[in-house]
Amino acid sequence: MSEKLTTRAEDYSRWYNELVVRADLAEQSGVRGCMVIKPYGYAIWEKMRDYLDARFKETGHQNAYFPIFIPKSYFSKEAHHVDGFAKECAVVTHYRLKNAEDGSGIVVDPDAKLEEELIVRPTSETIIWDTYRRWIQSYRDLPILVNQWANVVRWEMRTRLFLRTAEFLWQEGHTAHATREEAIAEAQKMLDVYAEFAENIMAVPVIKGHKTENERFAGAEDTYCIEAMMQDGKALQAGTSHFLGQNFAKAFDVKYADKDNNMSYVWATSWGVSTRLMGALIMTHSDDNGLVLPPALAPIEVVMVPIYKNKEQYDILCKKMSETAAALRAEGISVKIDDDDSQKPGWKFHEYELKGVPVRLVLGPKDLEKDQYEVARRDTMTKEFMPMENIVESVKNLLNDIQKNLYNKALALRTERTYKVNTWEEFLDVINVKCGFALAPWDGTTETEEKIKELTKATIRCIPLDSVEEDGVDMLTGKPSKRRVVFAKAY
RNA sequence: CGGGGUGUAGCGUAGUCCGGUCAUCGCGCCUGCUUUGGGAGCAGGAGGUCACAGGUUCGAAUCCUGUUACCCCGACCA
Repeated sequence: MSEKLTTRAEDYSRWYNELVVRADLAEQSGVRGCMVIKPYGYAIWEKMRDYLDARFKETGHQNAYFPIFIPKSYFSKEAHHVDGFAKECAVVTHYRLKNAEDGSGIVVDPDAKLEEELIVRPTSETIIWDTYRRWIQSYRDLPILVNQWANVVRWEMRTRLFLRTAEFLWQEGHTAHATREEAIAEAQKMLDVYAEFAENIMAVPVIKGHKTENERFAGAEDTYCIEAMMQDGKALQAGTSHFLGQNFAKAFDVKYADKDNNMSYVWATSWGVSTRLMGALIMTHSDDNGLVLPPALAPIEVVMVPIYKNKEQYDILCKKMSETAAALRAEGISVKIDDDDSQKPGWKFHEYELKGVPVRLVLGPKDLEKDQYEVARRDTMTKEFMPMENIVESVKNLLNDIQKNLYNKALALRTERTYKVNTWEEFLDVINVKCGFALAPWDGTTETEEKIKELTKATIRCIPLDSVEEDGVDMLTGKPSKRRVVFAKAY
């Protein structure tokens, strides 16, 4: 435990992996590509989930739950959808095991083959739209605004804790609407919910935009996304919201009768964020000393550590800290008093820094004499003394300040590493040398996009919603460009 | 899924080429005492199917085959 983390400068991806494990967030399981999310990591995910769930409900959605298994036939009804997901599906083919005849153990019973294979959901559009067909007859049944919290499975070639695992946790919203306009408005609204969550709660600045046709969700007419920049300058797609048009309604024959008794296909959206947000959180704020958590998501916002020479002091300090802790908790702040006698203060300081606890209050005999706490903040690694008298106000202000500071720091990094480029040379410099986002003109064709990806591994992260029309020329083809788009290497 | 690397106690490791008292060391863990303002010290102690499964051999951590997991590089992706 006394070993230091690999630093970001030494090896960014190794730093990430070590940090996830050492901070007790998650670890590798015995199952290929699947992780165990440990209690401390899960506590952060729960906080994310609780915030988002509340926002979904405020925006009129209800939770429901659909099966983990999808009959193969459902899955193939929407052509683009099956193309997009076929290569990464886990499939259930049998329903029984038996003892091997040669005594070598348990084997799949060949007699127990399913009539129709079941896909372990990689996403639930098909099973949900098959259900919606039965739920929707009239315009009075619309809109349907449903979300589910679930696990999904995508058989990825190469996995990384939180960023890309074969099984992951997420939420998927699936809504049905009478009109195109309403569905588009819904997709945009949920994108806003995601963006506000990312920025205000995670303290992660994001760019809202459209995906290009090429990067669009399989089966969508338009995909909106939020893109964040990690500390190494690479992009991470943090959430997506899809306008699905009538594709799934047509595939599953979901129609409604309007007021004049005309039958029309229903309009759809779907939107989701996953445990990948944990990866975004870690890679945005953490440093070489360990995790750095924004107070809004920290399972422990304040840790209190006593420093003492004997039992008598220990008792006095613990009593004092309990009073302060109670006052802080009354303000809704989560506090842990680490009164464990088996570890020394120095050990505890390192431990809570590794775990990203935003604020540490230290109380020793000297502080008690002066009626003060030593207050350390994780984001800047600085310490100061604060009078005990108004410690609750001071800590509240400090937590707010840390939350803002983390956002501002991340925004400053993104601003610093985002470059407007016009020529191919400038572009290569940004992508390969400076490692950042390139705001570049693009001729709007998939061919050019693919060519650039092939040459540089950079992809179009999004066409920002706030991009302005600007005549330019594509840096690769010289063809006319209408607006700048965001290029970057991505996770 | 292709190429390369790795797997020895909870973690990190030595030993693998050249088979034979080699299972080494550090951290952690347990007990006791002393400690406690930035990862404590001393003393004693516990802990291993050498990734897994076969094979070669009088004998395998070491050689051979297969499998599995992780890491790096590609292709795929939230």
